[in-house]
Order: sequence, then structure tokens, then C-alpha cells
Amino acid sequence: MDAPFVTLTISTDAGRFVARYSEKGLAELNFPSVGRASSFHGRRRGNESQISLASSASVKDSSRRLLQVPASIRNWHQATETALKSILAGHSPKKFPPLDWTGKTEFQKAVWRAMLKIPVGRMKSYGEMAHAIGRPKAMRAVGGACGANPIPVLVPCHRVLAANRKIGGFSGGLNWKHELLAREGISL
DNA sequence: GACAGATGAAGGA
DNA sequence: TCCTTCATCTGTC
Repeated sequence: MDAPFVTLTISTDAGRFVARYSEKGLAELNFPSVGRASSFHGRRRGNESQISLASSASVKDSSRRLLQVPASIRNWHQATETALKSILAGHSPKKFPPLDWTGKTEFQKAVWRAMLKIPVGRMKSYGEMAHAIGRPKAMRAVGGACGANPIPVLVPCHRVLAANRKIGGFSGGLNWKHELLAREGISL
């Protein structure tokens, strides 16, 4: 039986992101759905959160309901919001919330850990990422792991490009990839 | 076990 | 250059 998830939103100048927390940390981060082809990993779970602020609740109402959220998750959410806004501003976040990768494969976690080491404003190719995790021939599998990344932006899959600086793909939509790279001062 | 995929490299036109 | 083909590796069903 899985623990319930808590869904909270983060308003940014790029739209309202939706963060989902488990008892272990940030488990998912979804792109704003309005006007974008995103709905990133919006899979429904049977045990959807009992405490959700992802609706159109007023700010006042949201603030009141936020008090129902455990203190640990409030702290994680604060860290997530700060980190997200730092990245969107093109800066390197000073603090990350704990990330919950429960149920993911070791290969995927290795790829994502390697992505976390890519500094803001820098890029790597899928081939370089494959080298970084010690599997130089697994560049295609790295692409698959990027696509399975449940926490985009914070886990910077947008900084991974195909060879020759080609844009490659992005599960949240290539528009987002372009925008995120542009915010970090990268032009293709 | 078969198939698909956000790749990369090589070869040919 | 651009396109096609093939090799490679992993995840999913």
C-alpha cells in the first residue's frame, strides 16, 4: 500500500507548476498545463492526495489549507519553490528538497544523479551522459531515462541535447526545452 | 521475448 | 551537407 501523495502548486512567471510529495520527498513536478502541451507525468494514482492545493482555490484558502500539510513537506515545498524559481531565473539553486525516486530503476537514478551535476547554463549530450554513468554505449537508453524523469527542471533533463547541439526531444514539449535553455542563457 | 525509443556513427548521394 | 541505415542498450508490456 503506497503512502498518500500531497499535491501543491508553485506559481512562477512561467506558469503554475504542480509538485507532488511523498513521505520521502519530492516525487513529481509537472509543468503548467494551461496553454502548453505538457500534462507531463499526470498519471492518476489510486491514492491521490487527501490534501491538494492544485485546484483553483483562492490564495487565502490555499494558505489556510497549507497548514494541514506536515511541516516536513512544507519545508520541502519551500525548498522546491526556491530552487525552481532560481533555475527559471537562470541561477543555480542553493538548496534542493529530498527527491523520492522510489520504484525507479538503478539505471534511471544513475542518469538523473548525473544530470543533477550539470551546472546551470551548461549542456551535455546523451552520449556524454552515457559516458558519465560508465555506460558509453547506452546513449539511447539515457534518452529513455530522460523521458522517464518525473522531476523536470530540478533534474535538468533540458540540459541534455543530442549530438552536434541538436535539440533532441523533451517529454514536456520542445517549447519548454527551448524556454528553459533560453532562461539559462543557452541559444541553439 | 519482442518491441520501441528524447542516440550516435558511418556510408552514400 | 543531408539522408538512410544499422548498431547499441535499456525499459516496458
